[in-house]
Amino acid sequence: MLERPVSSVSAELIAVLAAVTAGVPRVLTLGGGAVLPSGPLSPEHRSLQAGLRAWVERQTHHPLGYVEQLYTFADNDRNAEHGSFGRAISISYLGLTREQPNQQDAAATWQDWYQYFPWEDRRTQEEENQPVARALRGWAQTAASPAERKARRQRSAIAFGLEGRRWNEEMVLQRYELLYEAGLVAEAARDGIAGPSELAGLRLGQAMRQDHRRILATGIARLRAKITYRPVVFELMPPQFTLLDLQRSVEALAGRLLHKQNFRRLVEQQELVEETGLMADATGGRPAKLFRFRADVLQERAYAGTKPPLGRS
Amino acid sequence: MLERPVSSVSAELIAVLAAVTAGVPRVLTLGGGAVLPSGPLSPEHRSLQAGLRAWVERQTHHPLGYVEQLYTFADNDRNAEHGSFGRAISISYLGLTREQPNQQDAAATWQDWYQYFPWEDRRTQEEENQPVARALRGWAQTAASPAERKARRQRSAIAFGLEGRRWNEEMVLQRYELLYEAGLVAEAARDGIAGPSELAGLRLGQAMRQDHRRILATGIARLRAKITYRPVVFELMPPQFTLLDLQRSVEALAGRLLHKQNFRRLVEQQELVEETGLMADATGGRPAKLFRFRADVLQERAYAGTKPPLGRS
DNA sequence: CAAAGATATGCTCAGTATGAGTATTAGGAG
DNA sequence: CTCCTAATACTCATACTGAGCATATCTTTG
Repeated sequence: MLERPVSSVSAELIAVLAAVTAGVPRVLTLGGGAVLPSGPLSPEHRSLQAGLRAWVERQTHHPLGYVEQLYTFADNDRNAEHGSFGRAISISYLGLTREQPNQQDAAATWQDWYQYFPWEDRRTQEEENQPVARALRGWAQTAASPAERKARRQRSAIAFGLEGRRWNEEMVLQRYELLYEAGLVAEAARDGIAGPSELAGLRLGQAMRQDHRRILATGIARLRAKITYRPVVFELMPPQFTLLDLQRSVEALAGRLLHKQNFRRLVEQQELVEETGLMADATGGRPAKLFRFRADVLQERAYAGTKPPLGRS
Repeated sequence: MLERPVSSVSAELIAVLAAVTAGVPRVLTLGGGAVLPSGPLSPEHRSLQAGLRAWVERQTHHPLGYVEQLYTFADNDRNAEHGSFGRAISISYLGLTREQPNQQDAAATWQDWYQYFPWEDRRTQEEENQPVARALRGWAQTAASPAERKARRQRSAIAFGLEGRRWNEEMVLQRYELLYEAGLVAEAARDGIAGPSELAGLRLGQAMRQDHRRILATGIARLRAKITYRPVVFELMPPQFTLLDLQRSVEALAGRLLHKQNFRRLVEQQELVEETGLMADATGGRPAKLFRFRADVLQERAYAGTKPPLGRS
């Protein structure tokens, strides 16, 4: 148990750093939007998180606030860029911040994350995405056996809310994986996975290098799940905001619109925010009160970890 | 970005393998209960999961069913057993199974997991755990500043549901971390963290080597969270069972008792199970119907990943 | 200045989930 | 036949959710 051979691997830290600016959810990238900030774990890093912070701050000059671990990948067929010295492990993190005005580093750019996942933004049209649905049907048709055809149709329907099912906004990763498997995203072609020939030209969303788009999908999925049961939005908000600002940010993350009155009821009954006494300079209608997050609640909830932030009082 | 020095580390795979037998939640261990199954990731493993399966099956001869990744740790001060060759990374997984009758390997033993976390089992007494509460108060008293005293009291209260707060069964990791910090578990003493001197003899629960107990706490916390929003219990159940069997298993995991009538209402309205037509051989009262899980629902929910398993229909 | 347009904010209502309790049924043990 | 135990069936109050109506307070426009 204790004495055993140790084979060495290389470990890489990858950050999905998210912000919401003017109702647009954005992710910090390098290489013109092709890769996420990342770098190898090295001995001088005191911890995984410390290493991540060092890399992000070095590569992007952007400070890191709230951070949580996402997932650890070993490279697989999709991503065989390692040499013969061994295997590469990627430890990914999700970070939440606000965009800083003083972006000194032009190499680091914020990108609307829906440019990578256009099918994930249903704020403008709620209905089912026709091109994607059609492409998935085409993929299902090309299956070898009837059983496999049925399985593909069912998976498509569950993931994309087709055939009368509800759209589940947290299934970001499943949807991306399905499109990859169906050969409908550029990474699939790159990795030698062909889609249905009649759809060979289809390249849904903007591609990223290696499997960074998959990691981004994992981050979005985690964030969407988390905002429903933990007050994490506040990491993304300025010190003061109107309730509509807050709602727009949540909607941007969730990719769908919310009922305004119910949203404010929810926020207020949870006692997450308090009035600042100031009003927003009106942008069109009745001026809105400015709110801030209540420090004490945040502190407790930050520590409480998982449980009852929404839900019973 | 692409050309960079790679420092190598060693990567270890660790399994928290859980089962519930006769209302007792158990974890598969080696070394007489002192360590979790684990082994280094090696080049022949096709993936992290494949490596984990290989190690567990080699060390324990127990097949692995459902598996999900838990967390990745880099070793820190707590656990400085690595040599000078570099850093060690531990990638932990949670697995769910049923205990196999044919245990060929005596080195692998199933342990009641509450022997490591006695304070987590509140099925017999709901009230607050007096010795622990007293010890934590003692720890809070020894803080240097009044502010720190208050912070310690508050954290204790939140984590352990003291001072009229609700017990949150998902905060397993926070509770363990708090006891560690307070010097109330053996690992703390081993790592040179002293608790309040008047409680120097207190060693809550059975210790494990390295930080395996912390990993176990992470696994229990994840499982407790998961059963509330995903039907994962079925991985732990035999093919047929009564509703009370099912309830006892959930209670075992959650560490608290549930209202029987409401539990069956919940299970039935979710349409998770169906009658087999058979009856259990009564053990005391009216005989109970035997149920099985519905295959179709399980298949869909398995794929659905996170979302609406309990909750609205 | 009055009306129109745009939000903010307040309130109602039905459907449903949840926690807790009462009542009835069907076996075994004595 | 009666008691004991557990299974199963209902009831009820409360809380949360989704949806919509109504009113208030600004700005813009004629």
